[in-house]
Amino acid sequence: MTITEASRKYDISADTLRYYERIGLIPDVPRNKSGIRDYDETSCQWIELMKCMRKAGVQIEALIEYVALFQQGDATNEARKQILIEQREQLIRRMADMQASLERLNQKIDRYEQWAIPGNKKSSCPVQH
Amino acid sequence: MTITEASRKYDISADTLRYYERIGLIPDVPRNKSGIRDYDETSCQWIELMKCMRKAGVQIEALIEYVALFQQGDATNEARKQILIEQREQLIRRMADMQASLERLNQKIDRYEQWAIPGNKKSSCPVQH
DNA sequence: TATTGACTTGGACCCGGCTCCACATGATAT
DNA sequence: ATATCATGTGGAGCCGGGTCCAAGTCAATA
Repeated sequence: MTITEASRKYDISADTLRYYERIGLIPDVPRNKSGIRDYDETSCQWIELMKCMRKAGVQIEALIEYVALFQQGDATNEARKQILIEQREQLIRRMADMQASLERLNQKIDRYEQWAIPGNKKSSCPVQH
Repeated sequence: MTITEASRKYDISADTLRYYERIGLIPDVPRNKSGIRDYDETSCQWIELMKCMRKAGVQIEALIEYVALFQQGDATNEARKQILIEQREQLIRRMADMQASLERLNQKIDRYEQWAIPGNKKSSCPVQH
C-alpha cells in the first residue's frame, strides 16, 4: 500500500504519516527497491492504533517511548505495561474533568431554556455567566 | 483580591490570568485607583468557570465569543445557548473517542498481565504492539 | 527520449495556548 | 529620600503537534 492509499484509508495526511514515522510514533515502514514506502499489515495496525490514541489525546511522547520499547523485544514488556497504565490514568482523569465540564454545560443550557419560556424571564431564572 | 491571591486561589499563574483577560476569556477585572486589578466575586466566578472549561479542553475561541455575547445582554441569550450546545456536542464526541481509547488500553494491559503469568509466555498470549 | 506525476527528504513555517521578559509605575518600609 | 516590591504593559519566545515547501528521484507513458 502506498502512502497515498494509507492516507486515504486512515484519513491521515501523507505528511502526517511521514511525520509519525520520522518521530518514531510508528516503526519504520518497509520500502520497495526504489525507496517508496509500502505499508503492510503491521504498519497499518500501528497507524490505526496511533490514530485511536492520538484522537483521544494520549501524549505523543509516551507513545513514542512505547514503540521504542516494543522494538527492543520481550524484555521491555513490563515497562511498556507501565506506560499504558500511566496513560490510562491520565485518560481517566481527563474524562472526569470533561464530565464535570459537561455537567456545567448541561446546567447552563437548562437555565437558558428556562429563560426562554415566556413569563419566566426575570422571575425564577437569573441567567448568570 | 489581588492577582497574586487570585492566582493562588485558582492555581492559575498571574501571567495566565492577565492573558485570559487580554484575550477576553474573562471580562475586564475591576481596578483600584492605581490601576491594580482587584478581583471581585464576579471575576472569580468567571475564572472558576473558565478554569473548568479549559481543563476539559473546551476551545478558547468559543468561550471568548460566549463572554463577548454575555456582555451584550439578554438579546444574545439564544446565541449563547447555541454556543454551549455546540461545545457540549464536541465534548461528548471527544469523550467517546477517549472511551474507545480507554478500552483499547485496558485490553492491552490485560494482555501484558496474561503474559506475565509464568507458563503463559508464548502459548496463549501473543502480545502484539 | 521527454514529460508527467507520485514519491522522497530536510527543514521552515504555522497555530493554539500559554510563559517569559524588559521596562515602567506606584505603594510601602528603612 | 531611597530602596524594595508587587503590579502593570506590550511583545517576544516556547512547546506540542502537525503542515507546507523546494529540490531531487524514479516509473510509466506519449
